[in-house]
Amino acid sequence: MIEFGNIIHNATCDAIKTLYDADINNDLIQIQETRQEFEGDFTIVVFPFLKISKKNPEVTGTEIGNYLVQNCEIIEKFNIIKGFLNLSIKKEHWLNFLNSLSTIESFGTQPSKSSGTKFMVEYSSPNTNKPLHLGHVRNNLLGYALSNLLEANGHEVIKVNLINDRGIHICKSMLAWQKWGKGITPESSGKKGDHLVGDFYVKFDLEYKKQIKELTDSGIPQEEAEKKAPLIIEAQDMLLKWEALDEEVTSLWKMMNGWVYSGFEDTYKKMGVNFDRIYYESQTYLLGKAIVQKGLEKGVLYQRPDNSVWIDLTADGLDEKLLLRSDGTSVYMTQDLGTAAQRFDEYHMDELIYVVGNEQNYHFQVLSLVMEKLGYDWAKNLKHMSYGMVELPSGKMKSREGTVVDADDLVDEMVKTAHDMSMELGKLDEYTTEQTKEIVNMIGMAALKYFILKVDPKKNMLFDPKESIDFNGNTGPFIQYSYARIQSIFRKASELNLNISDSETVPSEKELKLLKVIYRFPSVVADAGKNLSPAMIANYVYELSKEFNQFYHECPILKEEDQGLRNLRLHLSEQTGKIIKKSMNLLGIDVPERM
RNA sequence: GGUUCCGUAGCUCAGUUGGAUAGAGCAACAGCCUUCUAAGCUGUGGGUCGCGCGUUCGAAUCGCGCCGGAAUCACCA
Repeated sequence: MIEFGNIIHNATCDAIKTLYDADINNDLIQIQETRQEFEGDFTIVVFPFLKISKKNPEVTGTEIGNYLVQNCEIIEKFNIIKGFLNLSIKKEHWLNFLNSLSTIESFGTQPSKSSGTKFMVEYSSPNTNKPLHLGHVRNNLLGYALSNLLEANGHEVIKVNLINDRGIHICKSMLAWQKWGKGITPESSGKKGDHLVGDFYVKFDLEYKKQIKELTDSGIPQEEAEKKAPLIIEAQDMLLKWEALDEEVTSLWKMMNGWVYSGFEDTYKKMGVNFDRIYYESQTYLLGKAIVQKGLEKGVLYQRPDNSVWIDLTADGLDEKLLLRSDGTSVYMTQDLGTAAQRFDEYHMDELIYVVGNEQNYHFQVLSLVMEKLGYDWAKNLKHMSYGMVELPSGKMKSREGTVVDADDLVDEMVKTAHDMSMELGKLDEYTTEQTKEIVNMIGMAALKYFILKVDPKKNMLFDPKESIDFNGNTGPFIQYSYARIQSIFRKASELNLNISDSETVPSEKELKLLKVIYRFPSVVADAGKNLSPAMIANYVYELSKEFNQFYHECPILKEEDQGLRNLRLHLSEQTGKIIKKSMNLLGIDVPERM
């Protein structure tokens, strides 16, 4: 791998040593790509050297520039504007770079598990009482893309899902089914299991609200009515039976959860995400109590007169936090303490990343602080990848108000729109229904995935269904289109019996512009991995695609008569295609060979 | 009230160890299909980077203080 940046960096060190007899701090040497409007390829900022050279920026720049031209093999010439030393790399070295790409099997990414670092990424983590919605979509896409990104940086990654399969919420669905839906199954109703169970959850809520209203109408205060409604009492009763392993409740629970799982499985498959291991809360919710016990013995935690257990975090600017209820049962935090400890014991990973919405920022802040106070040395390796809410033009999504966007509906609608759009443009005329289906599916999913992944995770984002379906501009389909065009060129080239070989023709400015974007790929992957930001990849691949489209319009490829130039352009297109595909795959997005 | 996060063009968003004249897309307007895929390309207009002060040769980026918005601070998960 040719790295101009490193070469220039080292040469600059030598220059300063020779010219000013000074050893320079590494981070004082700033090398960046030269901006479009100036001549040159890389730019050294000379301001930081002025204290050493004791000369003005122009003189200092000139001295360093002269040194580099004489002593650094790859540099052809330089110019100085203000305090910026712009260096031009000899064209033949750019050519070498391009030629080297075909022999590097994994340009931009690190070989699998080469870093020796192991990550566990927990994402998705749904409840089993209702289908997945738009918020889960952002979670799933981020979690999956993040895992790919870590792998591309050479880390080992274990993807896990913690399914919240127990609790009062699922009892509500179960109860509603018992009362108003006995006998109805996904098969009999033709409904996806998770949707069916979700319907009963909604039904419960509806009837529950009716009961509350009846009670408040008869003069009972709202708060009391919410607790005394017969339905909620029955649901709580059912939860107790579940915890007592009541046979009837357990088998109902197993059946209905089974429906939900097959529904989820379906949605995950459509979204193209997967897991290496699935945890069920019903099997982990008792974990953590032993840890709390130990914490009590150590004096890190304390017990109140009513027997509830707490930790005082006020010294760290947080509050007091409950870890065990007065009746001895555990809370969410307790479980998370237990599961984290269990996972580190079992997998010995270096980091555990939770992909969870930003409404739980406080929870994870507390989690790692508690772990630290309890003396676990891996506490600092618990990371929370926090993402913002997805808002709709009409406001926030609220399941109660029916303003949620269902994940399955959304996927179907994106694919349908892709289909309509493609037909209208006459893009699919020559394909079989099977091929059409496959292509249209890829396009619809790309539109959805890219729309969500291009936004910085930590920001709240606005999801406008209309705009998300737009396939022009900065969208997934546009990037796919660029790729499909490249493939089209190759099909034509092979019909013409044109083989791509190493290039010998010196690239002009137009080819160089594209080549420079390609050059950046490895550093983008590394930065994105460091910052846990799939969005950095998304924005890069858009830039590359856009650059290619301009190139495509400005530079004839197959029609170019000069054989060397034609080969160079083909070669460039080939590498561009590879990187687009690789980038999109990191995001979990497929690219079609034609569209 | 405490803590955390956000504020960049009419709208949606990039801009990451502080660097040159802050960039895209959408929307608007004007062009380009006998030419490798027009889901494309070119051009025009559009900005007090929330506000102020500070650090610096240099600030959208760092610090402090305001203003505006979001989340959270449960014996819920």
